[in-house]
Amino acid sequence: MTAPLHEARPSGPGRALPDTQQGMRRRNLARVLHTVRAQGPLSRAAVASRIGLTRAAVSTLVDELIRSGLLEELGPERPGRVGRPGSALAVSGRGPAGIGAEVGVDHLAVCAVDLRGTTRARTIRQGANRDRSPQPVLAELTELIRQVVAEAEGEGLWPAGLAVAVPGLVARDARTVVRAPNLGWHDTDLGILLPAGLPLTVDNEANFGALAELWLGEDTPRDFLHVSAEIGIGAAVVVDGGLLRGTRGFAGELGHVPVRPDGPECACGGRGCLEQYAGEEAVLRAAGLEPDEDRVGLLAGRAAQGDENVRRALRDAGTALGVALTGAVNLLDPESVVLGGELSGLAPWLLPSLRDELARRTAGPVCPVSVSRLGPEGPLLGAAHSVVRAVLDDPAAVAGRA
Amino acid sequence: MTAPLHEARPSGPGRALPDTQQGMRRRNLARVLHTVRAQGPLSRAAVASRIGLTRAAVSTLVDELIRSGLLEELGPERPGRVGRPGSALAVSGRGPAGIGAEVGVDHLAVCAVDLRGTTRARTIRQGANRDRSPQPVLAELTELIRQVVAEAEGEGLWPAGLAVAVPGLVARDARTVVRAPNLGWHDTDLGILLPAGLPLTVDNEANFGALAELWLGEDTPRDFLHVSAEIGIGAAVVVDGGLLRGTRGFAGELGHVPVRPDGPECACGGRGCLEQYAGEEAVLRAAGLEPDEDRVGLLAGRAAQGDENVRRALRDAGTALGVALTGAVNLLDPESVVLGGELSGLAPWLLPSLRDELARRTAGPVCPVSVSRLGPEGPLLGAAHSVVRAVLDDPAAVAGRA
DNA sequence: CTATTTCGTCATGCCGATTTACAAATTAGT
DNA sequence: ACTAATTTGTAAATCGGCATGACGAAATAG
Repeated sequence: MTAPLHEARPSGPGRALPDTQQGMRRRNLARVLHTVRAQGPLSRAAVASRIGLTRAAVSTLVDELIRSGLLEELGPERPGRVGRPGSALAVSGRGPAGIGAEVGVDHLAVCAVDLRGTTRARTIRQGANRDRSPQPVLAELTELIRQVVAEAEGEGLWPAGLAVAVPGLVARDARTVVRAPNLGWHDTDLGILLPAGLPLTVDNEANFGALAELWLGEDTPRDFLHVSAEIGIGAAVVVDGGLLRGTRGFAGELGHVPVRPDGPECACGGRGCLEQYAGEEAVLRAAGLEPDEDRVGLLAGRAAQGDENVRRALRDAGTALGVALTGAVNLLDPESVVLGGELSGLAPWLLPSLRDELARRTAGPVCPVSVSRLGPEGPLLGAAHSVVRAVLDDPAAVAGRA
Repeated sequence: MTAPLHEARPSGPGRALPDTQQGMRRRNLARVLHTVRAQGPLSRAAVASRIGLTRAAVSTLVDELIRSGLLEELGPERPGRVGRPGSALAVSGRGPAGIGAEVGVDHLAVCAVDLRGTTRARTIRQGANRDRSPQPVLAELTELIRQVVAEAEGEGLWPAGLAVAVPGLVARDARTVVRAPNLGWHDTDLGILLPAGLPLTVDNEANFGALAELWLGEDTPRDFLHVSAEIGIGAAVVVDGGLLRGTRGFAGELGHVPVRPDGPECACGGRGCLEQYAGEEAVLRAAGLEPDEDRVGLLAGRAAQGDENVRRALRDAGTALGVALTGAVNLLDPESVVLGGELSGLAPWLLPSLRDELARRTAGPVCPVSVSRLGPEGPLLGAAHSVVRAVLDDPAAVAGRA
C-alpha cells in the first residue's frame, strides 16, 4: 500500500505515441520486436508470456512484423520439454539497416548495422578535415555513404535512416552544427549537404558514444556518466536509459566545471575549469610536448615508454578529473562512470589518480569507474545503432517503406 | 524527415500503465481530469478538442469521473457565443484529499489539500524534535493527522493518501528513513509507526520542496535545479517534470561538491566541500555567532540590522554556492535555478554574490536564479500535492475507494 | 420566426485484445 | 505401442473502447 514515487522516468521503448487504439497497436508491435531482439530466438508463446499479452494477440502482431520483413521464422525449435515445440522467431537479417557516419578531425567513417546489431558494411577514409570547408568534406562523406549503402543493399538490406556524429555542438533540430571548433565549422546545416531521401539525425560524438556504451557495453547500467574528451571534455548523462540533453541541448559540459576557483583563466570566462587541467592542450603543455596531428597517440606512446613528464601530466589530469567527477557523482548518483572515446587509450595512466581522488572524497561506497570496451569505435556504432533503435521503437513507422 | 532523438523523457501524467485497452482507458481518464483541473471549468466539447478525443468518448469518461466523485457539473455556461452553451465541469471540492505531513527539527505540521489544490485543513505544532526518539514524535504526528483528517472529512473530503516529508535520506522503498542527522534518527521504518489504512509515501524535505515549486510556482519550467539548505545543502534535479533520484536515491548532494579541492576537511572524507563554506554551521562560525534554535532567523535578523560580519559571511557563502552551481549548471543545462526552503529567507544577502559568480564563470546566456515564493511552506505543500497528483495521474486507482 | 451554430447523447461500426475451442506435435507413463 | 498429458499456434466468438453519424436541445444571427 504505497503511493507512487514522483520521479524522472524516461520512456524507453515506445515513445510518445497517441493514446488511441492504433497507438496501442504500434507500441505492442514495438514490444514484440524488442523482446525478440533482446532475448534471442523465441516462440510466439514465449513472447506472449514475457510481455503479458495472449498468444493469439502476439500471433497477429508477429504476422504483421513478418509481412513487414522485420521478423523471420527460423523453423521449429528443437524439442526439449513436453508439448508441441514452438516455431523460433528472430529479427530479420535482411530488413532495414541503420547507416552511421562519423566526421572526425582526421578521418571519415561510415557503417551499416542490421536489426540484429551486426555491422554489415563499413568504410574508413583517413585524411585531415581540420579547417576544410564543409562542402568538400560532406561530398566525400556522401560518396562513402553511397558505397556503404550499395554494399548493404547487396546483402538484401535497405537503409532506414542516416545518423551522423560530429565533434561539436549540434542544435536541437538534429541537423545543424552550431559550432565544431576542431573542424572550424559553425552554423552548418548538414541536411542540405547530405543525400536526401534518408531520415537524418546529427548529434555530438560524445552523445553517440554514450548511447553505444548503453546499448552495446556489457553490464552497462541504465544510469551512468559517460566521459569523453576531444579537445573539450564532454560528459553525457544517461538517466534511465535515455540521454539528458538540457534545455538548450548543452548538458554535459564537464570541461567547464570549476576545479580550482582561483585557477588560470579559461576561454569560457571562468577560472580553473577542468579543461585547464585535463584538456588535451593543457596536458600536452604540462608534459612539455608540441601539439601535432595524432595527439592522443603521442601521449599514449610516450607514457608507455616511461616518459616521466608525460606520466606526471596524465596523473595530474586524472586527479583533476576526479575532483570534477566527485561533484558530478554527488549531484547525480549514477551507477557508474565510464571513460570512453579517445580517453580509453590513456586510461592506464589516468585511472589510478582519478579513482584515488574520487574515493578519498566519497563517504560510503565509491562509484565505480570503468573504461569503455568500444574505444574510438563508440560514436560511429552509436550513430548506426540509433537508427536501428528508432526502428525497434516504432516498427510501424518503417513498415511501409521496404 | 528527421529520425527521433534518443533522449531522457520522463512520463509526466500517465505512468507506466499496461498497454491494454483498460490501460488506455485509465490514461484517458487521467488526461480528462488533468485538463479540467489545469484549464479551469471546461465543457465536455472543450475537453474533447484539447485532448484530441471525440465528444462522445469524453462524455463517457466524464460520466465515470462524476460517478467517482472526482468531477462536478457546475451547470450551464453563460452563453457568449452562438450555439448551445456547454455544461461547465470542474474538479470536485468534495472528493479525495491529499494529506501532507512534515517532521521538522522544531515543528510538526500536517495539512489536507483537495483536488483543486486548495488547502482545506492544517495544523502546526512547535516543539523541538531534535534527538527525541521516533516513537513519541510519530505518535504526536499521528494525533495531528487524525485531527486534520477529521476536519477534512467534516468538509466532505476523504483521505486518499499520506505523504511525509522528513529532513534526511529516505530509502527507495519510500518508507524507511535511512539517516536524519538533525533528528538523530536512522533506519526507521515509518510504515509501522503511522496510521495504517492510508497509502504512505515518505520522502526528503528537499524533494517535496522541489515538487511544490514545480507544481505551484508560477512560470516554473519543467527542467530546473531546486536548492535548499537545512543543515546540509541539497539540490533536487527536476528533468522534464520529474525528479531525478539517482541509483541509490542519493542524487542532489550539492553540499559535497568540491569547491576548493584543498580546503578544510569535511565529514564526508573530502576537502573543501560546499558545506564547508555555505552550510549553516560554517556560516554561523564565519559570522562569529553561536548555533542556537532558530539559526536562520538569527542570521536574517542580524543581516537586516546591518551586521557586517554576518553580511560578509553570507556574501562568501553565496560565492561558494555560485562556484558549485556553475558546475551543476554546466553539467545539466537547466532552464533555471530556484532557491527554496530556509534559503529563501537569506536570499537578499546570498543572491548578489551568487549571481555574480555564476555570471562570471558562464560564457553566453546566464542561467537565471530565482527565489521560491513558497519559502518554508514548500515541503509540506509538496507532500500533500504529491498525493493529489497521484490521484490525477491515475483516477481509476482511487475510484473505488470513496 | 427561421436559419445557423454548437453541445451533449445515442445507435452503430470498427479495431484490437481476450476468451474459448481445437488440431498439431511433442513427452511421460503404462 | 498406445494413451494421457502438455504445450503450441490459430480460428471463431466476445468484449471493451473509441470513432462516426445522426439527432434533439439551446443558444445567436438575420
